[in-house]
Amino acid sequence: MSALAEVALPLPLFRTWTYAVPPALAPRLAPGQRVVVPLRTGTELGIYLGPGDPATLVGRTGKPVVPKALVAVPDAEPAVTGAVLALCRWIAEYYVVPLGLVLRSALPSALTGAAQPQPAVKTQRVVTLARRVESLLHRERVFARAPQQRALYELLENQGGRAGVAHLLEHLKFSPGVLKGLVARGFAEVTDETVARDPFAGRAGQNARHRPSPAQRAAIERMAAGAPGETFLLHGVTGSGKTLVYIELLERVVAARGRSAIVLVPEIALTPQTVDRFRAAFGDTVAVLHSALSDGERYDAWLALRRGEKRIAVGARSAVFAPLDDVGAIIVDEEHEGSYKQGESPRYHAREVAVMRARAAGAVCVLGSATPSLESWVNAGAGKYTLVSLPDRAGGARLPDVRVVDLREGLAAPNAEGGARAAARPLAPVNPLAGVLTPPLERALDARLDRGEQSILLLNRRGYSAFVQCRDCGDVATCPDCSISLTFHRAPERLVCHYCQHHEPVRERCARCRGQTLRQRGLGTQQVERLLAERWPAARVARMDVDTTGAKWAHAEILDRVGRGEVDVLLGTQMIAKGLDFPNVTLVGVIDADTGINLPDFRASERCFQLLSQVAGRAGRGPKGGEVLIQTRVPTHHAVRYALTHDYAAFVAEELAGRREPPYPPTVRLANVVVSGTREGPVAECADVAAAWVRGLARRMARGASTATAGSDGTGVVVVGPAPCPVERIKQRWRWHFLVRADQPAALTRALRYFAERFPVPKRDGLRVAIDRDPVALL
DNA sequence: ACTTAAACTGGC
DNA sequence: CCAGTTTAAGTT
Repeated sequence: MSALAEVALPLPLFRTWTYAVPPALAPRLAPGQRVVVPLRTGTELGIYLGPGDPATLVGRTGKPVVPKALVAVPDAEPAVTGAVLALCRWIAEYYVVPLGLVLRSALPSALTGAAQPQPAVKTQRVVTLARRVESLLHRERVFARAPQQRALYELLENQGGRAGVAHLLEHLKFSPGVLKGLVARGFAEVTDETVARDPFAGRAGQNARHRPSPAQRAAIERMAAGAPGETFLLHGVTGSGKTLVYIELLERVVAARGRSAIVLVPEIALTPQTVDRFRAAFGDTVAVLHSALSDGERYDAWLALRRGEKRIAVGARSAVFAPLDDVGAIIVDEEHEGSYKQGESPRYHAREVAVMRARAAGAVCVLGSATPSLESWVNAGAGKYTLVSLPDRAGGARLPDVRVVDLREGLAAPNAEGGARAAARPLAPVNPLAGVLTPPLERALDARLDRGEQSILLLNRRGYSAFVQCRDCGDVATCPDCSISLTFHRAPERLVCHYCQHHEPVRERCARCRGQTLRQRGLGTQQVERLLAERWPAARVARMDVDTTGAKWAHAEILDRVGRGEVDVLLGTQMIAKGLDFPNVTLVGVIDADTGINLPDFRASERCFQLLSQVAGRAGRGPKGGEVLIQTRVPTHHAVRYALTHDYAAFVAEELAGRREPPYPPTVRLANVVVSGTREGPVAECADVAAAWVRGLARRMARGASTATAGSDGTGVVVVGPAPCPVERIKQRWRWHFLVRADQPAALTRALRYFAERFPVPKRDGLRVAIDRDPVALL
């Protein structure tokens, strides 16, 4: 009888496989090693977990299964080290994902056999602007007869003067003739460029290292003296110098003691400034892991970390799997950011994984934010994390003055909607430009342009669902059972809750104040940009949102232009709210805070407060000070009110109270179960059956718990829904969802695991069920 | 996920 | 009645 091996395979199945170990391979096997195994007719790459259990070698009908033999052990060393393997096991268990899939995502694709062959040098045809037409008037003349050329010209300008030809033609649908015309007239040039695979390679690190302030020093000392596995919540207001604290801490914990470290940043393309500072401080020992690396480069970086040649990994969420020994510190910058949660399976939250890894490694973990997530705040309050605060801005700078512009006032202003027409129809669609540039914001912008200072204008996420808001009191219709905004539906015309499917007729008069109600939806950055251009033809406006570019690195370029003072007004969506540090920005304007507040999501207020606080933090970082204007119809909403006073604690207190009844995280644990498929009927039906199945399971668990253990483990599992997802259809698939909540995390784990392993998903109409535990957004 | 075998559909 | 298509079962 030869030895057996337990192997995890990258299949969507909650089980492992048992293979026979040929004697020749036995001495080379260690847990975490890659193994080549026979599967069906071919072979598959798996991860060796440990000795196999002969009891698993039984078929469904009870007849014995003869194990096949391992084919090869390709590496001398395990690809997955013990620490990462343990981490993957925890993720598989907690997030209810097959271990093999977790392991696959923890390794560079070069090691999973999924690597795409790539040419050594990639070239791309690129258009660059050759001649600028600065003033709008001049532009009108030059492009009078060529609107498409003008559109292309302006797009190029927005992209920092350059863009890929392929992207322009294929995605943005410009005709080749337009491009040719622009080139012929000398405004643009087309060149062949080698594609920069590593946008960070050429960036110079800024070496200006400041001296820590007393508050910073105290924070550093406290965390450097942290117990092994201690997690700190570093709550520092915007501009308080958290990055310097991270760097000094790594200096102590890592560089001085020869240990290694992981630094997680939300989205590396949007935080080039932060990454630059780590590179400047630690130079060659830093490996920057980012999405623009080729498979080969990513593997090189991985190897350098695995061999110990680099000791600090900086990157987005997957950097939490960095193959480092002796990790002494893990830093999660902007820990409240939703992008730490992976959207696809395995749906892990990198912040939580970081805490687990640090704990297991005996490392210090630092979660940093000006606006911590409610989860982390509550954990700090419960003593699980240690709270460390930086209450003041570094260098004596003051937080900016924040003022509200009440959109309910000044309805007669030029840009407000036409009152008479709107009054005639009870549910008038809002003029898309209404209230974009109120007189106070217009005056403030005007003053900045006069003085040569810079401004940032934030346009909240484009509303993808309409809601109904009172024009007078700002009240929005919400679901009585779920306390989230109801979504406006046409045909039949009614208001629907996207958690529980509660629905009611559209109110023409506000339930609270009898005022007139209006349908609301977000507006796009292009419209606002046009408005700005009309009002200030000479102003240099840069637009930044997901639509502006196919290449995400164009963002860094736009930001560089802002830094060089080549932009007067930066207009964009939430991505402009993150860690930017531009001293000459003295005005931040939020065009409409309400769209964010009223998304049908229980975290809408929290995200809105975070966004307002973060974007406000972009103002007044230099000696000139700064001012923030927030336009809203609900100035008394806690997300707005406490952003005005920079009062995080007060916001959290009120928001937490609201999460108790009906209960939402962090009061309870939550999972979102999404059923999707190609036809709507079967999707809805499957969601119904699945939700009922989990309800039945919850009942059985409650009974079992009360009789057997008398503990509370099985109690409190509640199912809400199903209902259509707020975004009903994505990529031609219909989507329904239901929520599962529980008081105890273990009860939720049990229920979800049982469901994932046993619920029979009908295999028709492309039906799929996805479980998202600790969802960051229910969209 | 992917492969294979069994169970249906529809044109004639 | 058979080919093409959908659904169910199984991977060690």
